Amino acid sequence: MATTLTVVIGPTSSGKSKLAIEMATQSGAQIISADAFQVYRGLSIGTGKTPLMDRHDVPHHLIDIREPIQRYCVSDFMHLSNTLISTLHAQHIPVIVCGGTAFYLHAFIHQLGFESLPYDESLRASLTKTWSHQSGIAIWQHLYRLDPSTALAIPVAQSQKVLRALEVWMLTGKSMISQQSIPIRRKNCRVIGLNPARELLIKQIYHRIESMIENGWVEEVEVLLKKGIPESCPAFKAIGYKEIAHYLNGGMTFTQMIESIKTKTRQFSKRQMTWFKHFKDVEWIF
RNA sequence: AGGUCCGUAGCUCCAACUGGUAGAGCGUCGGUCUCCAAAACCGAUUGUUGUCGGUUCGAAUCCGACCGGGCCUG
Repeated sequence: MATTLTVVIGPTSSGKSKLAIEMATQSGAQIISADAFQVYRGLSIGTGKTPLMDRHDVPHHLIDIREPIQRYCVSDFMHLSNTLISTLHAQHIPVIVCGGTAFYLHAFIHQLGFESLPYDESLRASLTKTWSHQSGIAIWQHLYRLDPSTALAIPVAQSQKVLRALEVWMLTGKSMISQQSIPIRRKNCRVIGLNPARELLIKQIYHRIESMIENGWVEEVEVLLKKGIPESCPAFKAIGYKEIAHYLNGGMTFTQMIESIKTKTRQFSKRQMTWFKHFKDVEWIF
């Protein structure tokens, strides 16, 4: 049986999408995007979506499926991708998973399940509100009293994670750490990794950012802001969007904005590689 | 030309208790990650304190000259 599931990993600007499309064209596969920001409608240039015309011959999934103010998270990705894979495989269509969100890729390749770790938007909101004026230590101590084993595994400064653990505790009455699923490397899944030399990658990153600007990234942000989409929405956590908005408000110069985006992207690519290095059985292409 | 202020890590600094061989933020490098992850967080790194000389047991800190820069006057 031929490999019907392939995952393409690599840092931003390493050429994943291009490779995935080439492979898909040859094998008749369809592509599933493992990307936390390409899901948002209206954020196309800055999130590096393959232009629609280039996507024409190869069907792409999990792109443009959310509004910028909507949430999207790992479990959404896991559910949607697994469902899609069963559907496509039932039709004997090979699948290529390709994307830049390393956390999603990690969850996918290692088959993490999140069923035992429920979440509740309103509870999260109220927890965040309740604790917003408290010190990080106070929140952590609160968790420690309820669920010491999880608390000890989370740094005090990571209030985002401490709150999540608190949320799981309140929802399930059980320790979060004891319910986490054990990572098991997915079988029958070929993983191809792109890892250009750092110097070269940085050059590609800079080049890509500059062409994104040339292709109207600033205008894209202007449109979003005109629509009244708040900068605090989930989609604006994507690199560059806040910076461009800040530039449009006169908060920084054009040059400062570009520099800031370049730096953030460079740092991001570094963190992506930190994840990928730990993945087992990857066919690396340098 | 005269006067005046300034010159500290790759960058930015009204850090260094009015003399005891230097610090913070950013960057950089490395790392963490089980439902916000392009997020959030952690660790490490760097200096002949513009140059030369003087005073002093000891100077980034005081004195002098020079170099470089800002401002004022002409």
